[in-house]
Amino acid sequence: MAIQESGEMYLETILVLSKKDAPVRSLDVANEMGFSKPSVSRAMGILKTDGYIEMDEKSHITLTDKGLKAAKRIYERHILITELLTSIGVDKKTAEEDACRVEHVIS
Amino acid sequence: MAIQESGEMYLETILVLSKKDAPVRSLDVANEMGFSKPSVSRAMGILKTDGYIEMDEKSHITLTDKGLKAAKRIYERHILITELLTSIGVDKKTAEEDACRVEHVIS
DNA sequence: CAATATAGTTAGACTGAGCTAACTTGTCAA
DNA sequence: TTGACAAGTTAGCTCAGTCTAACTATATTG
Repeated sequence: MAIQESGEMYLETILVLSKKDAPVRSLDVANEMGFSKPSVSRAMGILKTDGYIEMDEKSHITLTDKGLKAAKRIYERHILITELLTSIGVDKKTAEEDACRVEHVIS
Repeated sequence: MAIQESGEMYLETILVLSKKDAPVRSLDVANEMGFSKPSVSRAMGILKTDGYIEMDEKSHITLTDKGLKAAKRIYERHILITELLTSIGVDKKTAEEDACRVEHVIS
């Protein structure tokens, strides 16, 4: 199953959270994204099945090579798009928000 | 009900088709967008209920003021994004395709 | 006039992605 | 040790937007 837009979003969030050095849990992802625990739980199940993440016995989430690669790809687009938008005069906050959505649909 | 992304796409397609002077029918929209007849039929029902389009006794589709306004807004974005993308070196075909998707998620 | 082709609609199914409610499990503190 | 809280999961719901199959209605044409 190819990765969906929502899957990319989860991976990117995990990447961002994992930079903050504390272990990443489902609940952290839920808080960050504003989704319910079950939604994240289900999404993690899919990402795990598809080999994008792993979870240890404490339910701490880590990206696999595959997952990291996908997450970085999206994250770099995010940066790129934000820069592009601010460069044409879009304010920082809006650029940030738009980038979140645009990053998934660009070739 | 606020207009959805798919609704915007239908309106834009109707606008484009209506420039070709023949009356616009559901089937034309279906062909243009690559969707099935029932999908378009359902979508037209929603757009009609929400006051974006009208259909005469021959099922010919016309945009209302409200629909025209929405369609133009999206269409202008489309042009803008295509130009922006080509200006940074994206090839015409890709820019066209990306614009279709980006136009709906930009503020 | 009847048969066929074209256009549209209705009914019903499926998928992705969210939700709430309720259950399980594990940890810690009184 | 037991009770309570925190985290995660399971079950089942909803909604948007697609699909196919089958029906209806209209128009053409032999």
